[in-house]
Amino acid sequence: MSVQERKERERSDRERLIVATARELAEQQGWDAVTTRRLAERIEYSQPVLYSHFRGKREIIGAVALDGAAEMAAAVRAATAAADGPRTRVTALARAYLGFAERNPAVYDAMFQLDGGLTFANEDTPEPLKDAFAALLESLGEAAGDGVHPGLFTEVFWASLHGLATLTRAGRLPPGDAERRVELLVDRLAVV
Amino acid sequence: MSVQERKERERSDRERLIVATARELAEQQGWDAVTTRRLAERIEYSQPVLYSHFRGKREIIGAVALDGAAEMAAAVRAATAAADGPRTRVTALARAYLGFAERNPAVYDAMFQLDGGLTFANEDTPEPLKDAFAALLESLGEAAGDGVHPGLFTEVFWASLHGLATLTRAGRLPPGDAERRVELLVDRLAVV
DNA sequence: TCGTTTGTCTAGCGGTGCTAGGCTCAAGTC
DNA sequence: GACTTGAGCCTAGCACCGCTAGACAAACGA
Repeated sequence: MSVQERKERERSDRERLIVATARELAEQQGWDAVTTRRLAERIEYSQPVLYSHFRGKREIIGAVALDGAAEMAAAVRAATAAADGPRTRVTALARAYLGFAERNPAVYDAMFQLDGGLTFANEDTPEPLKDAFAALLESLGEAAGDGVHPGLFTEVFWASLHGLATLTRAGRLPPGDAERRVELLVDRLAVV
Repeated sequence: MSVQERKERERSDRERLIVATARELAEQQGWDAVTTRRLAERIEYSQPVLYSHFRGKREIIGAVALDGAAEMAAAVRAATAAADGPRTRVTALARAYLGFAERNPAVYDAMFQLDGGLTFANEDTPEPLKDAFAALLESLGEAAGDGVHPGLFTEVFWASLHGLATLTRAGRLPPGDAERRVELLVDRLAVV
């Protein structure tokens, strides 16, 4: 009995190691550098071991995305909890979101740019993703304004943040004015 | 002399064929299916011919992106020209932008999601890209509101549209409420 | 007519994600 | 304690990728 427990523990340890290593490698050298060979070498196992934990590379990306979603939810909640007043809260949320995307570009890609095989916006969406959206909704709902559905407002606000995050990081927007863009967005979108 | 002209003409015909075929293949089966082998087979030349026109696959994606930018600029201008009044114009622009992204997902990816080796937001940005941004600016500038720089406003509005386009298409947002999200965005962001 | 240049192709390199099949060794049985 | 079994892991290899060296044929200019 205890032997089996130990094995299961070791197995889940190794699974966490795979995900953490994939994330680390992606942040260091980009997702293109995360090949199954390199990943296997870093965890000091052979390639096929990866496939005993995950169906394929896509599922590994998905696992990194779920980790990231939980982390982002926590970051957003921490930032908004420290703010007093709805307006300050929305600004703090926007900065926290964009800050997370900037500090963890590979994780952000795993969540929203790459195909991690995850389903979104329906009932079998994984819990961490639903919770990340909930974290946004908690602070943005109060800024939706009269007659506007909080969920819909959160979607629009989120999409705007996502657009800023991706376009800025891809060099599509001049990097200097980032803060002014955030202020303009919050000014206009949020009713507070 | 005329022989050389004919050769140059044939060469640029073939280059257009490559770009058009890449685009077609990408729209039909996604960019993953656009391999140099398949592309070469479709244009009925061998692989190395591609490399006599383009430095590599990335440059082909870039060429598709430039085509797409010109097309999008035209679509946006056509939609806004048909609208009377600033408010109607902004709505028409938003619908035209999102419509283009929805109808040409592969081209949209080439422009904003994939690496086409293009530079953005500086002086050596290719003309079609600058012009596409200019097309947005033409109609959005008047909706910036007092004291807000039209370029900055256009960037924010564009980013929001981009976020809606990508998240919707990737299944990150429920597809049903697309129109309501557009209305909310225009309502809040545009000062008209 | 004879080099020379230009254009294209075949073949292949090092890499990718993924998997079939065999080996090793620990656990369970007599 | 010897034997069988099966889980766990690895080696080797598949088909494909982007890209390129070098051979070859056709068209050109002298």
